[in-house]
Amino acid sequence: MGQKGTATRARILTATQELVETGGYFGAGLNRVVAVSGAPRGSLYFHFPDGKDQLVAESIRQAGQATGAAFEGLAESSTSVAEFAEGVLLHLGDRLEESGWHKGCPVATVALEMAGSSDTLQQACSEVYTSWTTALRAQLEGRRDADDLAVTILALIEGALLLAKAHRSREPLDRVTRQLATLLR
Amino acid sequence: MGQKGTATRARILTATQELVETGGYFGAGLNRVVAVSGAPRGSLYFHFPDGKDQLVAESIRQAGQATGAAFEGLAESSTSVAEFAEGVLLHLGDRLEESGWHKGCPVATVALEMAGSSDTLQQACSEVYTSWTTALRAQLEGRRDADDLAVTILALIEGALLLAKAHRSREPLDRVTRQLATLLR
DNA sequence: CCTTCTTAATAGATCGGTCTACATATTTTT
DNA sequence: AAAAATATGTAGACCGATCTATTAAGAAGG
Repeated sequence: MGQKGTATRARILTATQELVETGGYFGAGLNRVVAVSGAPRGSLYFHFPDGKDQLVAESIRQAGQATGAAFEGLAESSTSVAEFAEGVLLHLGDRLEESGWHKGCPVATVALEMAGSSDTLQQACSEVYTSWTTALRAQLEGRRDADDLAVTILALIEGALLLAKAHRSREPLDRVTRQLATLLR
Repeated sequence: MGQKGTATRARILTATQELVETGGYFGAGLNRVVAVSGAPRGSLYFHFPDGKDQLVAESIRQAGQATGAAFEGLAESSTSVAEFAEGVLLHLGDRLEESGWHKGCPVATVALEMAGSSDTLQQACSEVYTSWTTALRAQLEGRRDADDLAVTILALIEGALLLAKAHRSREPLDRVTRQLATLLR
């Protein structure tokens, strides 16, 4: 793959990621992807021959990896799991509010929309969530209920993010943050 | 409104609710609504003159009320908040699995899809979540952190349901159920 | 040269929404 | 009580826009 090809592919993926993040699977219409990325229509099917599902699946995986890396960084600068989780909620809250209540979890919307109907996308979503859970679990090493706790914290974050978007308010995030201490007591 | 009119209106709403529950806003295409409900296309805009947003908003409110009522019943037969929350998770898990991992929260998908772009739907989702939170809060009377806790429990349920759908597995629900005891210690 | 990649026209389906004609109740008038 | 007038609801063809996907031809770059 030449340099130009690689570049267009990346641009398409980034544009898709952006659109999926704010509008889910159906918010990322291919016309819009083409418009935002500046790539021509045909290139889309040259780089992603399996069509939209492949495109969205890859963009989700990429977003998952990026988010995972960001959390990794946050984890290193935290002295406890509670501090880390609070940092995550703070960061996600900032992002959500600054984007005008558009950008929540890059995976959740697609998961709810498509997990029931597309195996490709269900698998992609599942994998991203698993990787996040694993990363979280690693920080809970030594606790008896580490596995349960990791899933619970992730559920809490996802749920809080959903409620915040629904209410267009940080309140749910703040309330959940306060309760985190109890959970991790 | 005559009897027949009321009946068709109800059929349309039920069909929409069904479709929204499994496929979100975009899963409930008007063609499909018409097909499932058996109502003719014209009746749709007779009963819901403001179009799809009105239709979906009403169907969400109806689903919210129905779910709220179901939880009310579950609450009466529970001796503690923990027992109630566990019952809710169990019930939702059954529903999700029995529907082939289709029917999760009837509000969440639309909230994530549309809260950022449609005021009508954002408001409807927000109201349903508020009503559920209020109901939950009522069961926590006497606790210092009742407000925070009510939101946290709802977030936990919504998050667990999302993860369960993404993984097509009850595991997240089970893990969260186990951790609920800690949270409500 | 020849693979890699771009370009734009286009197909065919489906989308939400509108329209007019028609049927069925309900009320009003005589 | 019969007939006429009005309101209520049904029925489905139809509109332009948008959707994902395909195609054939040409440009760029190794």
